[in-house]
Amino acid sequence: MDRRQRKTREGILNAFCEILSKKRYYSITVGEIIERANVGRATFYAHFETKDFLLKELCKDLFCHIFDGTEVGDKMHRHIFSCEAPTSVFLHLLQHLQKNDRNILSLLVCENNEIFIGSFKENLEALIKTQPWIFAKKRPENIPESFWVHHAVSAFVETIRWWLENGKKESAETLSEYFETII
Amino acid sequence: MDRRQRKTREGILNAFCEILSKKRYYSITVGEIIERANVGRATFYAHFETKDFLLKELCKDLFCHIFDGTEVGDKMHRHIFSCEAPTSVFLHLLQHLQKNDRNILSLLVCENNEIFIGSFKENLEALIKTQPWIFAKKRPENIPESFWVHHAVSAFVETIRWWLENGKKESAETLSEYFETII
DNA sequence: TCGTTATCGAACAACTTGTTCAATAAAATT
DNA sequence: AATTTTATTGAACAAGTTGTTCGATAACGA
Repeated sequence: MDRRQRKTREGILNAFCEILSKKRYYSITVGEIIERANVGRATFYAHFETKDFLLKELCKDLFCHIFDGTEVGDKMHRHIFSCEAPTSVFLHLLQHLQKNDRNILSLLVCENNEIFIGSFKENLEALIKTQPWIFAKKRPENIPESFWVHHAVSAFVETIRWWLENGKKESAETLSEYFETII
Repeated sequence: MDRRQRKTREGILNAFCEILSKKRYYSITVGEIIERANVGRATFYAHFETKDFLLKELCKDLFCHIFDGTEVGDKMHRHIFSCEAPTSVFLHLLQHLQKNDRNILSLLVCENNEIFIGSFKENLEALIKTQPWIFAKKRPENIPESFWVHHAVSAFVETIRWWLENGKKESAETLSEYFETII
């Protein structure tokens, strides 16, 4: 990929993130993005089909770092499990989200961001399906698998959302306990 | 209120509901609404400040029927409790939602409808706060009240959403059981 | 150095929003 | 029934947005 292309792409993504931390997704215009990124209008559309595609690309960038795995020997080694053994997956994921420089967490609380939340849920659901024991340990037998996955993922997202809406008063550990209690 | 006003208002709300059952909220334009409702552009804006306000009014109309109470003697008598004793509040609410003519349920599954979901949660949270025993019976002591309320409401909404996304295969009773199991 | 390719910027059509205003029709008042 | 009041209409409007086009320019890679 051309250096110019990389520069432009990064510039747009960064500008987008900065604006995203201050404004709701739906009120952001392409005009604002290209102004902050200092790129021409035609250039933006040469990189991203629409604003929605821009957000999708951003999600891909963000989550592939956290969720994606690398082939190690004969088995999949997911980054999410490559650190020290986590006491709980929730805590581990939350810490990853906190570490990230770009304001991921603010995206989660943003009222109407079905693209981001959809992407997050997709990744989390995929994770649960390949590593069923994470949340499924306590799954009751009388409810279907897909319902349980949906519930676990939703509860995860909503726990963080509650935390953000209430001013992030609790520590990640406390929040993790809450999550483990209700799940 | 003038009969003309009522007619116009109802016409707009109905047209809005019809379109809402076929398209995503954010892709609907005022032009479409007034065309289907057969009212002038100026008339629309005489009734509703913006499209968002229109949706808020719709939510008010929908939920006040289900959630609002009437003063009976010295105590509040909420419509939600005026029918035969419900086996579970979830089941009861779901049946109310199903009964409704306007496509309320499709609004719930619509990806990015924070106004509707916000309104729904608001009402449900208010209900839980005045009738804490509904969901709070099993609330663990180590988690805060507000977290529990948030969780219960979210689980409620997400249960219905899962159901809608999976083609409404389960009966309301079965779904209610699922909900009671996870909560 | 030279061909390739990305970016620029300006202009463009199509669409959306929310407002204005005079003309008209329907309601309320007397 | 006549008159006043009020709602609706339709058209036009400015301002903003989206996504496209195109020739000129600059940066890249070989």
